[in-house]
Formats: sequence, structure tokens, C-alpha cells
Amino acid sequence: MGKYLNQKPVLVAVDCIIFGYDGDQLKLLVIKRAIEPIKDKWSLMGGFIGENEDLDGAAKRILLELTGLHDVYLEQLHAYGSPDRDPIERTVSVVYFALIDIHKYSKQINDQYHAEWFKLKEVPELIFDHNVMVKAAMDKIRYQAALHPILFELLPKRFTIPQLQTLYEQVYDSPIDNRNFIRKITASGLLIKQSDKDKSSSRRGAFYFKLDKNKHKAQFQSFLNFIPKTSK
Amino acid sequence: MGKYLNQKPVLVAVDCIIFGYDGDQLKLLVIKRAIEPIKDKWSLMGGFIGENEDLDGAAKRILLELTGLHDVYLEQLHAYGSPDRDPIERTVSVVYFALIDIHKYSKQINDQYHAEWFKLKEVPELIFDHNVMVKAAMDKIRYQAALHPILFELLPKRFTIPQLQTLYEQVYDSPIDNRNFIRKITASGLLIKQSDKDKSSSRRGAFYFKLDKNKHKAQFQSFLNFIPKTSK
DNA sequence: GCAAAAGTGTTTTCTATACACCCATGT
DNA sequence: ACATGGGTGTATAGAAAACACTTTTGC
Repeated sequence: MGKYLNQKPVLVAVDCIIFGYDGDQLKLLVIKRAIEPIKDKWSLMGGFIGENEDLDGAAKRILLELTGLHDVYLEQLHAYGSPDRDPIERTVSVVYFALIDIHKYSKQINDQYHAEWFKLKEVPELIFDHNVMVKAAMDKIRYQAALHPILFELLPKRFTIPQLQTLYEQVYDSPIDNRNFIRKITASGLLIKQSDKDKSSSRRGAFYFKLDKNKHKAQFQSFLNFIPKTSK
Repeated sequence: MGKYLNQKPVLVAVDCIIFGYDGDQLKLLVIKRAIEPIKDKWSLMGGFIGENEDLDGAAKRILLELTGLHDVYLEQLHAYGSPDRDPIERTVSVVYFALIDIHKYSKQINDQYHAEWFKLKEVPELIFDHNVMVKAAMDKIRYQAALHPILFELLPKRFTIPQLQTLYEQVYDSPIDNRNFIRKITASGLLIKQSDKDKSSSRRGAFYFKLDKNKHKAQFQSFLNFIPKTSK
């Protein structure tokens, strides 16, 4: 096999930005970096690509290692490659973001990483350019969520409309009119009303809904104009 | 300086997908690959990242080498990293797409690359996964152009509305109603009407317009819903 | 009975769409 | 005079936005 001559290879890492939502707060999962140097600083979960692994595969592996989860919504965000972004050694990082159901996440698996959930507005200083990456991920999520029903990936199988609305309000950091919200969400036909209620957050209780997965898939591309133009 | 141990570095390339528009046809610029092996096959213009170069910088350099152009619309598309995507040697490719004014492009500069413009529908077979990349770029351009005024980057300083409309029709591969198109485009306030006409494509002539650059910048984010829902 | 959250309709404005004819000019 | 492409207006339907009160129920 021929080789390209005189080219300097570099390390390629994949970093994962993992979002979760507990029904009230949008959160980010970060770890305490285990390897020297810069040990014990907060960091995104990442790793280097394996010899027989593609980028998506590496992202899935890294996500599985930290969360124990398969079949998660995962999307490539951007590649970062400043020569000095990682002071240890030149590393190009390909960044993914994941939206997970925080309830499926089990703490045991990740004890070795000292992982912790932070509210989005309280994310600590992270190593290297990781805070920039998180900001870019939020921008992309806002963009995507305005056009496609991706935020359902953050919810459990059964959820209430107030939970869903709060999620949208957190993502866009602005209040949404509740009547218009319900009208749009029901008009989308994506929700199936359940007969029982969640009584944990009010006396009256809020009906559970679940997602119509077929319609969700079918309408993924056409779920447009979801966010009110006047929001924020 | 410490190093990460036991990690295998790989080559990182940047490939550029270069689009142009001649007033009638949307086109792609590709080169005849100069280096063995797989010499003389059509390929995107690319190169490996330099030691002191970031990814955007590498993309700009590569674009400059081939087109002689600075200050071009350039956007990172995606990173590709299958272990066997380049059979010569493991290479992760970070792909950018560029939208250039084809009239600013001067043929001399790139004679050494045997560059050639192809109509988008007649792009030949390219090496590796380059055809997949081109398709992804077109998808992204359609997405972006529906929300943001990026297609102006393909036009010369002065252009006519029929040219602009044809461009949109090519990008979306579907006819657009001319009265509705003019209404929307003038409503956007982005165009400044000139007093003279382009007579090259009709006896009557079509007025030239130029872009209001300040408004273009200001409205970049809010230029929404440009493409008719019924197109195609 | 009251506090706290869930749920429900109507009106108005705006935007998108469909649609067909006259205009200007060079030959 | 005619062929060719450029340019113009209106009516209709659908979507978005603004807006406030009633319901339920545990305490």
C-alpha cells in the first residue's frame, strides 16, 4: 500500500456533548478528567478514534461507555482543529451532541469517570475549547428544534404537556404562550393522549402523552415553524 | 510537553466543495488528481492540514490555491472518517463548501490542477467518498438557503432578478412563481435597484440589482421561509 | 375555601399561494 | 408585426399571534 509522503499525522478525538432533561431543568453531563495532565478539571466525555472505527462509531462507543445507552440521538456538530487547542499534543476534535432521556441514565456505570450533571446555566469552566463547543451545540439545537421534533429525544416515553413546554422554554430561554403551544403541538399529530395523569407536580394532575413514533419519523423533515417568531 | 500514550495518529485532510453559478447553471469545480496513486481521476480539491494551521485556515488556503480568491463564503460541512475511505492511508477528511462568484475565478491559476467546472447534474464519478460529500453539501445548501440569504454569494456584484430566480430554481430543482418570487425578494429589502439593464438575455433587458450589504448582514439570521412550501 | 397548576376558544393580522396579462425592445 | 423574455396585481386560504378565564383537587 502506498503512503502519502511528508505528511504529519495528528491525533483525532471525538468529544460528546450530552444533554438531558429532568422534567424541569435542561442539563449537561460532564466528567472529571482522569488523565494527567490537567487532571481533575471538568471536561466533556471524549476519546481517540480506534484504528478500525469511524467517527460515528467512536461517538457511539464513547456515549455507551459513559451512559450505558445504545440507540441515542446523536449528531455530528463540528470539527475543531486549532493547532494549540489541546496543549498536550496536536489533536483535531470531532464533536457530537447527544440528547438522552436522563431517566435511562444509571449512575453506577460512570462512577469511574466522576460524571456530573450541571444545569445548563451553571456549567463550570471546562478544559480546552469545550465551553465553546457547548455553546455551539446549544445554538445548533435551537436551530434544529425550531424545524424538527428533536426535543422529544430528551423526554421519557410518557410525558406531560407542561413538561414539554417547559423544555421548549428552557431551550429558547423565553416564555411560550400555553394555548398556542398546545394548539401547535396537537395539530402536529405527534402526540397520543394517555388516560392517566401525572400528579407529581400539581393537585389536578396533567395527562400523560406519548410520541407517535411513526409520525415522528415521517414528519421529521416537515415539522417546521415550531417556535413562535416573537419568542424572546 | 506531555504526550498522550499509545494513541495512533492519522492524517487529517481538508476538502473543499466549490460551487459557482454562471447566470444559467449551477456548477461544481473539481480537479484531476495529480498524485499517485489514482492519478488522473476527478476529485475535490483538498490537502492536508499544516502544522500551524487550523481547519478553517487550511480550507481558505486550499481555496486560494485553486481559485486565487480570498474572502469567500466558506462553511464547514462535515467530517468523514471511515477507516477505509481513503485506501492509501487512513485519513480523516474535514469537508468545507464554498460559494464563489464564478466570474472572479481566473482559469490561469489552476491550470496546474486541471480544474474543470461541471454542471451539477453532470458531475462525474469522483474518488473515495467525494460524491457523497457533494450530495451532503447540496442538501445543506438547500437547507441553509431556505432560511438565510446565502445564494447571493454565488452572484456577481450586479445581477438581475431573472438570474436570481433561476439560481433558486436550480438549487431547489423546481419552478418558482415569478410574481411571488419578486414580491418576497423585494419585501426582504435586500436589493437595490440600479438604473441600467442587462440586455444580454432579452431584447427588453432586465434591471440590474445589487445587494444591500448592511441589510444582508443584519438580516442573515431572520431571512426565513424563503422557499415556497409547494416547490417540487 | 383557597392555592396552584392544567386546560380551553376566539379574534385579528399576516403571510403564502394561485393565477394571467401587458410591456419593451430588436429584428 | 412579431417573437422573446421582463415585469406587474388581486383575491383567497391558512397560519401565527394576542389575549383571560374556568377547572380540578389536595390541603
